[in-house]
Formats: sequence, structure tokens, C-alpha cells
Amino acid sequence: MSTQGLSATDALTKAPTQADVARVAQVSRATVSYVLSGRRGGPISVAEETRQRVLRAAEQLGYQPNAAAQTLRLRSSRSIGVTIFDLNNPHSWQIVRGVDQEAKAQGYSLLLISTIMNAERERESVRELLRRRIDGLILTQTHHNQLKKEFQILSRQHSAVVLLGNQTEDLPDLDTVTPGHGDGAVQMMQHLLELGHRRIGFVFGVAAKPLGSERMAAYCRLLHNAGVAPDESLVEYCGVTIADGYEAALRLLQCRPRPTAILVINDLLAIGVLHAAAEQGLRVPADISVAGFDDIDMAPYLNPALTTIRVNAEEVGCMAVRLILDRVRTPDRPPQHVCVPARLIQRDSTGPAP
Amino acid sequence: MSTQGLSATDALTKAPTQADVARVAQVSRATVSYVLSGRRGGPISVAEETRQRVLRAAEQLGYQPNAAAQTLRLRSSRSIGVTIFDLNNPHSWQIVRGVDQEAKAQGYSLLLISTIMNAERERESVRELLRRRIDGLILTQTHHNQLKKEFQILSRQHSAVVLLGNQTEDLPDLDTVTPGHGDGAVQMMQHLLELGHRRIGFVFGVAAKPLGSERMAAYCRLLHNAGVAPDESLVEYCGVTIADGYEAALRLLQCRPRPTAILVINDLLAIGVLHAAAEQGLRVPADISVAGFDDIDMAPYLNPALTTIRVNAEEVGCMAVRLILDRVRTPDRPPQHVCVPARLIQRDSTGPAP
DNA sequence: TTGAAAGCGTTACCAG
DNA sequence: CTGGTAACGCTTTCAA
Repeated sequence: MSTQGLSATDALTKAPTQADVARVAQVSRATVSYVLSGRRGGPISVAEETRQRVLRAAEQLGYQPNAAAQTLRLRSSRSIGVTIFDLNNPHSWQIVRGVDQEAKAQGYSLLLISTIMNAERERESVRELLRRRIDGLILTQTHHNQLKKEFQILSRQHSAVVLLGNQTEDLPDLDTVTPGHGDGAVQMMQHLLELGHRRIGFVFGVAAKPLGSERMAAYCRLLHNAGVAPDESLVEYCGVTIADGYEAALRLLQCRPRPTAILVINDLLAIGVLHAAAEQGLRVPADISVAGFDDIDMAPYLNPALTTIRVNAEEVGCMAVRLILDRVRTPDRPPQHVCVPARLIQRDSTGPAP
Repeated sequence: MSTQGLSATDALTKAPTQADVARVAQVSRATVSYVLSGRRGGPISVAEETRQRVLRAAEQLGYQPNAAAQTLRLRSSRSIGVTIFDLNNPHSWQIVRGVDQEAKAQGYSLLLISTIMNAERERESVRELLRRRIDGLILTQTHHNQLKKEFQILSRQHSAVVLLGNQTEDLPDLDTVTPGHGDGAVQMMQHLLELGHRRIGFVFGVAAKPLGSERMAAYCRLLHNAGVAPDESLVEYCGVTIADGYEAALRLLQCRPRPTAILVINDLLAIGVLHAAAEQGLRVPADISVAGFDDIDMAPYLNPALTTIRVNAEEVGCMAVRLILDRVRTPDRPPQHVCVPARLIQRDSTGPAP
């Protein structure tokens, strides 16, 4: 049955397989595998002359190993899944960039990204990733409590899971990467308090309740320490879009007395806040200060340049990948929790209280 | 050897397979496949009672079909690859969003994204995608001339390719989606000329030569039609980052007489241009007008809100997916070229020439 | 150093 | 309607 006469060029109707390469190179399929993989187990040495012949044949045929077959055989896809909650936020992409770089650097050359907008789609996306037999999963800002079952399945598949930017309470024993937003919020509040601000508004736009609570906690605590009575009307809850931030700011700017500073949950929403201020004829920072979190790419180029808290997002992504790979290699290690430090980036959107 | 006694719960060391489900449900593996796939060929009907038993067993075991095995068997991974040139540009994400939505809607539930920064990495990324046996590949702004070989391989694998936002000259016979930037540039130039602008600068920041040439052509042509002599010093070539746009704008603003308007290749760079203008103490649009392309999410919230050309990016992504799927179903159809129209979005960054 | 052969988990064909 | 069984393309052990 074997179509012996198949030449190098006429198999145009089908992707070439290892067997085709073997035939052209006049060797066995095993030899082809040895030459082209040469992964672990050291070099199962094969004669240089043969090696070259195989390489040439593969090149000539445009042979690409079938990843599905490899995955099936090796029980590993050498890939990492990532779920991103808000694809619209540039900060998310900074993280993805970090993940991508580190994954590629570690030979986990491919990155599967799946976008999610709500808990239901999140489940579905994670399941899809499960089916692909990913070696690890990085979840950002997830409703992890709804994914218990998926975590079980993953662990049975020996896949690693890293949670990124989530609260670490009442959690399964997972590795986590935590951006130092809490500490950053402390720095920012100190900065604002030193500038003399006392009426400080907070635009709190998050996708789900517990996210950003560390920032909220720092905000409340430092106000309290400064002897400022809490004022509910200065905290505006809203969604995650720029428009949400804009509208929240409009509401905040109608408070009397007006806040002299507005802390915004992230830089994206801060863009909306800056716009609202400008629209109301307020000068930033002369009339009101505005500050954000994340230090997204455009933060230095907004008008005015935005004071913010920077957490190196690429490092966050990179650390997540490392935790994944560490766990793949050492499955029984105790859970690790790494924190990526934050620091204040002072620009032109904050100034002395008027 | 077959571990007959394996109960539903103690197989914790390995992902459950179809065989496990079959054993628990007391049916054959084929039956499990029929129940859980039920894809094409119509319903290979199976008794409702049996069906339920299988479903229950699968649920109980947390069974997820192994996608690698399915891909191997079906010769299709039901996935689409996308390469994005500049992950930093929000416009790219808009496109990805469109691709993601449409792909999911069509049952191509997973989206593989691979980021590239240069021609070499692009080749490598595409090869990786090839190995995964993607059903289709969407290339945005690619150096397609360097990928001839990969295209051959793809076509042999019966994978579809769509080029997005590329010049369509001297091209293999590929399907393309072209954003209407050329026409948009015409609209924008008309808008600026009507406002009385004659000295119009152009910040031309692209990753590779031919990209954006349709905008350049429109710019030159309309200036010429308006009787304005070309002025090389008004065109600034630069890279693709906000910083590049900022610096290009600084150079442009030093021209004497100063341009009264600046056309920017995209909104991202326009952010840098707006910042440069503000920094130089220029009021936009009173002293100088600024306009971009893409209508990224933040465009309406910049200070001032940015006049721009909108090409519905999600639609672009969506069309790309449709072209892919059409071709998968009808491989021998002649190449299709769809164009997504552009329209002027007039905001506050353009006004009468001073 | 090279070749033969046994799976990996699925699907789909062909008998019962 | 259900149950064997042969691929799919690859890696890897075991013999030669």
C-alpha cells in the first residue's frame, strides 16, 4: 500500500510527514526523529553525513513536524495559556508582552491567548485551554472561585496554574504573582497628602468586587491616619472603560466642596478623568490633581503627563511564566507567592492643593 | 495489564480518556465519541438512556477530549492563527477583538496569537503556527514577500491565508482585507483643505516601507490638486512608538513657517504629537490642527479630542475570519479582496487655519 | 548507528 | 444502535 513512488515534489496534496522525509533521505523514521528533535536524553548521536541528508530532505520538502502528534506522544504541548480579563486596557497587553517574551525565551514558543469578558465565557475559554493540554495557565484577575473544578482537572493533567493580580485569600494552593498595587497606593497617598490634599476622590472602576481592594484599603487607611473623616461621596464605583472613568469623574467634580485630587484605579480610566477635568475648564494640576496606576505607554504623553504608580508589567508576565515552568519541573513544591514592587512616577498631573 | 479496577475517582494521576468514560458508562469508546462529538454526518443516533449515561460519566470524571488527538485524527485544529506586528498599538487590539469574536462565533473557539517584532521572528512565529496545523492564518502588515515558502507549505496543508492591511501588488493570489485608509486620507485632506490649511505636515511612522503608502499618496495628490507645491521638509518619517511621534512632531514644529496642521499616520503617534504641541505652548486647534487615523478607544478622550479617520477595526478582524472560513470551505474559489470603508470623525483637534 | 514496532487518544468505517 | 479496529504522525525502547 505504501506509495513508494512518491517523489520529493509531487506530494502537493498533503503535508509531508516524517515518513516522507525518511524516504527522501533514505533512512528510517526513527533517524529523522533523532536528527530533528535531539531534545533531552543527550545526543543520540547519528552520523554527520546521515544528519545532513535528513536536514536537507526536510528542508527540501518544507517539512514541519506535526505539533498535534508530538503533543499526543509527549503528553505536553509546550504551550502556556493566558486569559486576560480586559483586552481593552493597555496594561493587559504589557503583561502579555512579558509573558510572550519569557515563554519564547524558555522554548515555550507558543502562547495561546484567550479573551474573556465574563465568568461564563471564562469557564468556556479555560475548558478550551484544558483540551489543548496546556502545560500551564496564567489567569489574570479571574473569578477563580468559579473555576475550582477546572483547577482540579488541570492539576490532574499536571498543568501548572498561576494567578496574577488576584486576592490571595481563601484560595486553593496556587502560585501567585501580585503586583505591588497596595504598596503603590500607599506611596501615592503619601505623595498627595504631602502636597496638602485632604479631599481626595477615588474613581474605583473594576470588573469584579475584590479586584483593586488593596488600593481601596490603602486609600482609606492613609486618609484615616491623616485624620481625614471618610466621605462616601468621594468614592465613585464604575466600570472598566474610559467612558466609565469619564462619567465617574464628572460626578466627582460636582461634589461641593470639590475634591482637590482624584486617585484613579488605573491609567486608562485616568484618561477619561483628565478629559472630564479639561472639559469642565479645570486646569490640572493647578485646580485639581489626578493620578493613576500602571504607567501605560501613553501616560507620559497625556496632557498633562500623568503621575502614576508603575508596576513593571512585563516583569509580572515574566515572573508568571517562570513560576509555571518551575512548577512543571517541580510539581510538589509548596506554593510560591511573588510580589512585584511598585514605585511612584511623578509627572505633571499632580501638584500642591489649591 | 488493563487496570480494570479503576474507579471514577482514583485516577488522579492522569487525565481521563475516552476509554475511562466508556468504562464508567459501560459502553464502548465509539459510543462515547458519538455522544460527545455528534458533529457532521448527522446524528448517528444513540439511545437517549445511553446518551445520558455517557454524559453523566463524562461530567463526573471531568473528562475533556484531548484536542491533540482530535487534531491528529481530523486533520484540523479548528483554530486560526493571527500575527500582529505592533502589539503596542491599540488599533491592533481592536482588530484582534474582532477576530476573536467572529472566530468564537463560528465555532473556531480558539485563537492563537503570536507577536512579532521583525521579519526573522515573524518567520519563526509563522512556522510555529504551521506546526500547529492551523486552519487559517491572518497576517497583519507583514513582510509577506519573505514568507513565500511558508505560504506554499500552508496551502499544501489546506490552510487559508488572509492578508490584512497590506499592499496588494505583486502578491501571491491571497485573500485580502484592506482598510479604507487611502480613501480616508482623501477625506481628511479635503477636511483640512476646506479649513484653509495649506502647510500641512505629515508624521509618517511605519514599521516597513510600503505600509501606509496609500495615505502618503492621498496626501501628496490632494496637496497637488490644491495647487500646493510639495515640501519635503513637511514630511517626517519615524518609527511606530508614541515617542517617535512626539519627536517627529518636535522637528516639524521647528519648521518656519510652521505648519498649520499635522496629519499623523495613526492615533497612537498623534498622542505624541498632541503632547509635543502642548509642550511648545501651542493651542490645538487654535494654533495648529492635528489629525490621526484609526479612532482608537481613547481618541475621543484625549485633550483635545482627536479628529480622526475611523475604519471599523472589529469589522476588519471579522471579515478576515470570514474570508478564512469561506476559503476553508471552498478552497478553489478565486481570491477575494474586501475593503472596509473609512469615514471622517470630526472632533476638537482640527479647526480653521490660523 | 540504524530499523522495527508499540503506543499516545481520537474518529470513523464496517460488522454484528 | 453498538462494538471492534484501523489509521492519524510522532517518540522511544529494544534489537540487530
